[in-house]
Amino acid sequence: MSKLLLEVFSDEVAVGVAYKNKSLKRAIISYLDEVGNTTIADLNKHLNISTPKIINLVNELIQDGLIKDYGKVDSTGGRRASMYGLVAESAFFLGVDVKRYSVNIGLLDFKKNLVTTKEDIPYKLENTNDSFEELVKIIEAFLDESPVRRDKVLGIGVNLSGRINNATGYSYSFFHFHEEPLATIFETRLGIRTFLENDSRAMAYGEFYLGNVNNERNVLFVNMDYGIGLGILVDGKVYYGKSGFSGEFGHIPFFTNEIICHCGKKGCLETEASGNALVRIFKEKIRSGSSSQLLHKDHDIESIKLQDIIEAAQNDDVLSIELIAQIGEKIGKGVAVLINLFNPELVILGGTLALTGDYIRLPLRSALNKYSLSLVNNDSQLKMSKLGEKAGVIGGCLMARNKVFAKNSGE
Amino acid sequence: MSKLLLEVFSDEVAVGVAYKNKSLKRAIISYLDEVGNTTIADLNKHLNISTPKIINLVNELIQDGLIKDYGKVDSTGGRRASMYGLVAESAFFLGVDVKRYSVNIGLLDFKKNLVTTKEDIPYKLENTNDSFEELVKIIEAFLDESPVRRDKVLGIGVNLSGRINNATGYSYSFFHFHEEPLATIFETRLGIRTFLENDSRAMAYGEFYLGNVNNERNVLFVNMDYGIGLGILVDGKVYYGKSGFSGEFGHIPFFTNEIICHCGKKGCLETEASGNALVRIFKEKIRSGSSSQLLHKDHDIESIKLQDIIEAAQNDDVLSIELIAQIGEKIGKGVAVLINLFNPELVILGGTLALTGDYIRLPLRSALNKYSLSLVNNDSQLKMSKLGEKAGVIGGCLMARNKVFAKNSGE
DNA sequence: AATACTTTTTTAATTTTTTTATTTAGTTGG
DNA sequence: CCAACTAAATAAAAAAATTAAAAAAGTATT
Repeated sequence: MSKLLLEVFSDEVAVGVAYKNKSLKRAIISYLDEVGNTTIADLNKHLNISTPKIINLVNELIQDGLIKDYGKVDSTGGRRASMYGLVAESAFFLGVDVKRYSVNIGLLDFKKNLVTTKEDIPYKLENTNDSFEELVKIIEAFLDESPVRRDKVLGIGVNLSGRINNATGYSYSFFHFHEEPLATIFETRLGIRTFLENDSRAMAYGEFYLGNVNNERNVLFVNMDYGIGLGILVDGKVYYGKSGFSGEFGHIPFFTNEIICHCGKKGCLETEASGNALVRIFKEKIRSGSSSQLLHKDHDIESIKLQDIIEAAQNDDVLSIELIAQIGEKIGKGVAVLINLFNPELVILGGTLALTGDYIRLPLRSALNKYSLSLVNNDSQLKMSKLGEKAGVIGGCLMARNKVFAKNSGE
Repeated sequence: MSKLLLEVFSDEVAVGVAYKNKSLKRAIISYLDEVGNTTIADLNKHLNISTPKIINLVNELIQDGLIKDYGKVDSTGGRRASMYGLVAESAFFLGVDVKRYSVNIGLLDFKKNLVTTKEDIPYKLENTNDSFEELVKIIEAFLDESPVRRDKVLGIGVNLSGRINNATGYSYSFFHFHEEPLATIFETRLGIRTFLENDSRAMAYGEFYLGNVNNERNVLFVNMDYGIGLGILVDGKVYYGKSGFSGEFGHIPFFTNEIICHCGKKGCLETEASGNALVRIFKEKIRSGSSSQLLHKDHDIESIKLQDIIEAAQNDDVLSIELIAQIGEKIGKGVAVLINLFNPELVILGGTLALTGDYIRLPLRSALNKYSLSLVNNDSQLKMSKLGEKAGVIGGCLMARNKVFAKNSGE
C-alpha cells in the first residue's frame, strides 16, 4: 500500500511503457492539481490520450489512493460525467521555516490544505552542529506528534536565510560542515526527501502557488523585512539563476551614499530602503528631537524593533507613518526598476513591512507611477501578500511538493 | 512535395496518433537542431521512443526531405551506426532588420547557416503607409532575387525599434494604422508567416542561439547603442514579460539628475550611460576646451556621430577613450544590478559600443566587481558579441524559426 | 584469418493503445 | 411520461508501438 503510493513519485528510472505510464500519471496529477476536479472526457482532450487509456490510468491512480471519484458533474445536456480529483489525505508535505529566533512548521496535504501548524517554536539559529541537531529534533518531534503516518510525508522543505543552492541542496551560510549537501544530511537523518530553499524565495513560492496569484505567469514577490528579498516567477516557474542566487534585490547598487551594508558594499538598496533602514532612521530622528508614541511607552530607544514601529504606525503614530512612507517611496523606486526589466503581470508585496498596508502601499504605488515606463507599468498589478506570516511555511511545503512532482519528469 | 514539407510545421490541428506523430517528429527535429547529427539509438534513448518507431519517423522525415543520412559514425566497438541530421536546404527563414536609415536582409537555411544577405539597403523608416509599402517592396525584391523557392521560406522575422508585442504581432510605434496586427498585414502581403520583434531582443536572439552562447541557459544580452537595450534568456528561452515589453534596461531610474530622457522621464540609465550620453558629453567637453582628433579633421562639432567617437577611440584618441571608459563604468554599474537580480551564467555585450572592445569592456568589468555581490558575480562570465553587425538579421531569422518550430507544440 | 565480442539494425511476436461501435445514463420538450 | 436527443462509459476490433529475438556489420584478439 505505501509501496504503491510512492510508485508514481519514486525516483527509480523506468523505461518503455512503464516510463510512459509514469509520465502520463504525473501529467494527470499535475493537470488535476492545476484545474481541480475534472472529467475523463476533459482529461482526454487536454492530455491527448484516448478515453480507455485515461480510464485505465485513472483507475490505477484510484487504486493507489491518489485520486478519487467526487460524484457527477452538473448536467451538460447528456449523460452526466464523473468528476475525479486528488485525494487530500493521500500524501503530505512538510514545511520548516527557520527564523533567527524561532521555527514555524506546517503540514500540507495533497490538495494544498494546511493541515497542522506549529508556530514560534523556540529555537536559536546558530551556525553550530548543536543548533543543527536541535533543528532535527524539532522536526522529529513534530512528525511524531502529527496524526499523519510518516511514510505519507513525501517531502520536506526547509527554509534558511542566506545563500542556498536549491538544485544541489547545499547551504553556504548555515550548517556547511560536511562534504555532502545539507539536504542529503537531513534526508538520511529524517528518512524523507528534503529540499532547501532561501527564505524569501520560499515565501514567494507560497504566494505564487497558493496566494494572490491566479493565472498570472510572470510575477514578482517583494519581501520587505529587515532586508529586502525578491522572488521571481517566470512563465509559471520559480526562477533561480545559475546557482540559485537570483533575486538579490536588496543589494543592487542604487544609492550613492556612504552607508555600509551588512553585505559589505556601499549604496545597496537596503541601506536606505528596508526595515533596517527604517529602524536606523527612526532612531536618528528620535535622537535629533523628533517625537513619537514609542517615547512615551517604557521603551529603550536603542532596543526599538521593526515590529514596534509597525505597531506604532497602526496606532497612528505620525513619525512612524511618515518614515514608513519614505521607505515605501524608495522601495517603490526600486520596484520600478524591476517592472521595467520584467514587465510582470503582478507584483506582490509581502514580509513584515507589508503589514502596514496602505501606509507603505500608497507611496510605493505612486513611486511606481513616477519612475517606471507607463506602457510597461500599466501591465502590472500591485497586490499585498495574502498569506502573511504563513507564507514561509506554506512556501516550504509547496516547494517540496513541486520538487517531488517534478522529479524524473523533466529528466 | 512542398505540401509534404509543410506538414510537420502546418498549423492545422491533428488529433490522436496524427497529433502524436507530429509531436514526435518535432521532437526529433528539435533534438537534432540542438545536438547536431545523431544516431537512431541516441534518439531512442533521449526521446524515450522505441527503435522501430524512431526508424519509422526518421524515414518519414527523410521522405519529407527534412532529414538525411550523413554516413556512419566512428567506431564504438561494434556495428557502426548511421548518423542522421537536418537537411540545410530543406527550409529557409528570412530576417529583416529595419534600421532608421537602412534595411538589412538575410536568409537562413534549416541548419542555421546564413545563405545570402543584403546589407544597407537604402530605406527611410517613417511612420507612414508609403514607408510601409516601400519596406514590403524591398522584401519582395529580395525574395524574387533569391535562388530559393518562395514556398521553402517558412517564416519571416521583422525587427522594428520601439514597442512590439511579439505574441500578438502588434507594433505600437510604427505602422500602427489598422485594426489587424501588423504581422498579419505582412503575412497577407507576402504570403509567408511573419513575426515581429523588437530590435534589441532580435539581436539577443541571434547571440543566444547562434552566437557566444553554448550551453548556458540563463543569459543576458546588453545592446549598447545610442540607447541601451536588454535581451533576457531564461532557462534557454527568450523572456518577454506580460506584453513583450521586458528588458527596458535603458529606462530604469538610476541617476538623480535633471536630464530628460527621450522617454520623458528623468534619471534614466540612458541619460548618463549610453551612446547618446557619450555624444552629449563629448560635445560638452569639446565646447569647454578639451582636445580631440576629431577637432583636427574637417568635422563640424555639432554633427559628430557615435560612430565617429568610436573610430577616434580606435585611433587612440585620448578624449574618446576616456569618455568611453566613463560610460563603460556607468553601464557596468547598471549591469551589476542585472547580475544581482538574474544570477546569469553569461552576460554578452553587443551593439555599436561593443566595437570599442576592451575600451568599454575593462571599465565595465571592474564596475561589475565593485558593485555586484561577489558570490553572485563569480557565476557570470562576460563576453563580447560574436555576431556583431549581423546579430539583428540572424536574430530575426532565428526568431521566426523558433516561432515556426514552436507552433502547435506548446499549445 | 577465424573466432569472440560489441553494437546497430531488422524482423517477428506480443503488448498496448487507439478507433469505432455500442451501451448506458441522463436531459429536454412535447 | 415518453420519445428524441446529448454525452459519457464500455467493449470489441483494428491499428500502432514496444519488446524480444535474430541478423547484420563492425572491431578486437588470438
